[in-house]
Amino acid sequence: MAKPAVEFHGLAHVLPFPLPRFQKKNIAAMLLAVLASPYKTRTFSARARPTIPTSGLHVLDLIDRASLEADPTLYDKLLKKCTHLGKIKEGRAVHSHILRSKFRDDLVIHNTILHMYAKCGALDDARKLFDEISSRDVVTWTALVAGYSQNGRTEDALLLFPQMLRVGLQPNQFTLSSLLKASGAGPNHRHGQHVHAFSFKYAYDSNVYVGSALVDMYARFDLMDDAHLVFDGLVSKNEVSWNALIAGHARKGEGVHSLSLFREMLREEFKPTQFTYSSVFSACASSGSLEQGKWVHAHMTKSGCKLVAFAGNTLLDMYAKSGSIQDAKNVFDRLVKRDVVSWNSMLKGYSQHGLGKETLQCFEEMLRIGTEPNDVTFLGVLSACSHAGLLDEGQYYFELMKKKYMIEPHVAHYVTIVDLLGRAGLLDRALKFIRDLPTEPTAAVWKALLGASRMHKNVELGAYAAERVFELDPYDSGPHVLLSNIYASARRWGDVSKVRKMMKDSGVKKEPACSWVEIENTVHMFMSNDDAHLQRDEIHVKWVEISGKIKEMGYVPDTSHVLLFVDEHEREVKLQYHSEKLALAFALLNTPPGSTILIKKNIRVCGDCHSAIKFASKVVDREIIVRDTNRFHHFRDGSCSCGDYW
DNA sequence: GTAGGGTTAG
Repeated sequence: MAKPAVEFHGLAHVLPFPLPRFQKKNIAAMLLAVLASPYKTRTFSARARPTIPTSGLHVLDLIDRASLEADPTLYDKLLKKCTHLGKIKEGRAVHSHILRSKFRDDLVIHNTILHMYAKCGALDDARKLFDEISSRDVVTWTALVAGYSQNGRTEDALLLFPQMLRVGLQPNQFTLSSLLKASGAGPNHRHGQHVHAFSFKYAYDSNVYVGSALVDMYARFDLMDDAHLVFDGLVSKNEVSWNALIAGHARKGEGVHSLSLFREMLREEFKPTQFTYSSVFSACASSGSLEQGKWVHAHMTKSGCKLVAFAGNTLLDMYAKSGSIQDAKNVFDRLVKRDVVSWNSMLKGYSQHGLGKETLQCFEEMLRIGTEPNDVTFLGVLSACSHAGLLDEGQYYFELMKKKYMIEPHVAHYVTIVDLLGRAGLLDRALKFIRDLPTEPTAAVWKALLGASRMHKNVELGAYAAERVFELDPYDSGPHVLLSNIYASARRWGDVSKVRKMMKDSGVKKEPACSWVEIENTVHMFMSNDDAHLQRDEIHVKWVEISGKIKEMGYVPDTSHVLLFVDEHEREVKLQYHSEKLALAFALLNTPPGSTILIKKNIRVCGDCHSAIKFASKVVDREIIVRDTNRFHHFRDGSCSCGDYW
């Protein structure tokens, strides 16, 4: 049966076509249909033809011109649309329309407007509206708390809680989870515990949102026992609860723990999300569990999860950190959509592998495609120039960053420039650059100069830079060791002893050097002069064998890398048991011939080991990759990708 | 009408 239709005259004179016949009560439905289409430029078809281009605001305009009244459902839809699309200007227009309507005092509508402002990051508008609302309810307060919390205004969010309690309002599960998110970003866990107490009091601690936020909050303060306690007590868990816990362990670099939780999550038939994969990949990256990471990658592919930037960036980074720049590139190429972090991660990967040319090509491609670089982008680009000895390019990009992209450099950028000039041997220019800095140089800046002085054997400048570092950061063992290295290279043993005495007097301990290799899912760690390993005898025999072969090829132990004042023979013995050599011998014993060996180190590879491994790569005919604290060395056929420049 | 989990850099 055909519905009775009435001519709607109100719209007839404003529409550029003969008006279709609407049921009067269907006007709102028609307008909503308009709104349901993408916000602008789509056409609305009434009875198929003719069509008019329209938008949400156009609808309000039509309503005004037809002297109609919009209803709350329409306002609600419009505000949601603005919130979703982040259209703050349009949102303000809807707001002022509402103020002219008879719903100007409707609390629910006002809460929706407040939410719109808060979600779009227009926190001043949100606050202003909040202050104007006379009868605020818990939703009003919660919308503002959430706005502050989601936009990183932790203090403002937390400050609202006692005020809200003072006016006699009780927080609900929405308020509490927002407060917990803010607490997790706070200075300590006290706020979080306080909110936890309220959650318990009002019996919201078993709510899955509040519970997951509690797990996350405790995990962020490294209170993993509490996080597990809350997690285990959750009556109903979901993916988010699992992710909060897995991410907590991942942030601590506890790869094994993250992975076992991931497996448990699968056993309990929860579906991993992009969040889960992202955390697990980063956990694998920091613990060096490449094989495990590959397994998780395969799992993700098999489960039909698309490779988007969200988890893909972390996966890319995992491969780059694990030494496989090719796998990283494959992930990058297959990303469905790349964001600035994808590009930055790829740039950093190239840069750390010493692939200066590839870094710059990648950067140019990024600009060509129209991705706006940020400060992190330039850190990658500049450090690539520094590692590859691209002096002119580095200076060019530093200027480009400031002039064209208006990015204010921060200390990390200054450090790379000092590094760039210093490595290139322009120590005076590096010093002048530091003196001309607009801000006070930090310890890191002087450390870069110290490193360059070590590289170019400039004892005086090295000593000067070291003094500056000691003033700013007296307890870092690295600079002390670097300085004594400088003195040792110059065979100034008296000064070496002075540095050592200084370290002893001020209680600065040298970080014990260690190296590790992953073999068949197990990470094996070696300390220098390590004799605790089960295969120690075989390892030593292996190294003596290699050592003999490489000496025949011309390797001469460089004993200036030993800091002790002992005789030559003993110095050579000490060198033999540097952790990377032990790790290499172990890897050679336990991996198939021809396979690539990846060794990781907690400090920079020493000059002697670098030289020894170069020769060794030829003798054993293997690719050997060593990752130290800031870059990768790819040793193959007697040479290293860093070109002895690191 | 209001809510919780991820990544590069340092």
